[in-house]
Amino acid sequence: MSLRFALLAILRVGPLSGYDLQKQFHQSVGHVWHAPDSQIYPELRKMETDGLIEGEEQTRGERGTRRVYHVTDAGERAFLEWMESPLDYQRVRDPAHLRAAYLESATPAAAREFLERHIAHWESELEQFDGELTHIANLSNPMLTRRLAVTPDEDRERTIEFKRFAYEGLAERARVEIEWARRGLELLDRLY
Amino acid sequence: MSLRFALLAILRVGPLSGYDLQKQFHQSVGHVWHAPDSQIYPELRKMETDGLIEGEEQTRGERGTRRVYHVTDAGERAFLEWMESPLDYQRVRDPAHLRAAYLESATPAAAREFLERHIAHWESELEQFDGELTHIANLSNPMLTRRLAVTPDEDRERTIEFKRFAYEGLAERARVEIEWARRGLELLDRLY
DNA sequence: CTCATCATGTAAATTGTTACATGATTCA
DNA sequence: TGAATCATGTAACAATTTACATGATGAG
Repeated sequence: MSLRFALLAILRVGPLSGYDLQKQFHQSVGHVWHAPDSQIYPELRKMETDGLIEGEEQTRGERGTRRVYHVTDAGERAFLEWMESPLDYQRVRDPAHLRAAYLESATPAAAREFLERHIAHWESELEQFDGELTHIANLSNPMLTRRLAVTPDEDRERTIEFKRFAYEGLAERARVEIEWARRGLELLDRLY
Repeated sequence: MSLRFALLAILRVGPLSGYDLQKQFHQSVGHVWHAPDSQIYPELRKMETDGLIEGEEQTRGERGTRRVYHVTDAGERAFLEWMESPLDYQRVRDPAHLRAAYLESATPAAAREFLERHIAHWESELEQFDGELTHIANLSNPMLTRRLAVTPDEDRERTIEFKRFAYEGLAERARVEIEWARRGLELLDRLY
């Protein structure tokens, strides 16, 4: 259900074609809400039938077309309402901690590999988050600058600070996962 | 896909009826892999047709029945294979950080409430994890003691330590979420 | 005899994943 | 002219959520 709000968050900055949206998506909100193209295009169509966005068919070259979407008033309202509404927390479903709890059933080699992969996974996430934080600090994030361009002066600091806040939370989470898995490796050394 | 391995993890300790399993589940693995009863019962049936477990119909009182499941050799192998296999990380889908990134679009009151709820949510999770850690330390967790009863001596320490390790990771994650949201509240104070 | 808890689901809808499919345009 | 990238999906399946449904047993 959050997918549409993730999409609205991007579209609210300005009209975009499905393709451009999808690209912006993967570089920005996609960090907190992944969705493949095959989910984005149909969702845009559904949002259109629900009246949250409107699409305009544009020609491109001789025969090509693309559909450029913009947020309607109803879409804007829906987004703001979502921002005011209590967030529903979905229940935990954490394969890594599930496996960690039963690591005595794995061979030491598999246990070690699991932890090393965990570290690698979160290091790569951390790299992305830190990259985003740099872009935010430099105002070199394209979505953020586009957003700031349409933001009243008194909201600019807030816009930047909340984005930084969100990514700092993600980066810290990544660091904690890495430290945890490192402790796991030490534990392995002790136990075998 | 991890659900069946979460269920296997419990059943491997010893035979259980669907109902007992479901109860044990919510008190143990359920902390890392939530599933409602309406998913557990059908999944058990599917696991049975896949040959991972076998169920025996037992009478209960006059007319009542219950189905007691145990893990087959194939189920045991499947679990161990899963433990050896690389874990596939599903992509992030994090509504809280998604919302945090756009908090400038919420009213200050809603932003504050969002963060306070976030703290409350993770404090309650933390309480559960800390409770589990106490049970692990005291060996007063029923699933763990049942498991230890069927565990060879040389594996007992590992069994305990990995369980502790898993729950410490969860607890730390909860603490990080709480600290993050607290910083968010301070940020709100600064910005408005 | 009534209430908690034992016991087991079905049905419908939504969401998400994976794999495949197709054609246009632009730039080197 | 061939590769990159623009552009938009469909189809099939798997997983998850939500809501509903039903009856038995045991303890007080």
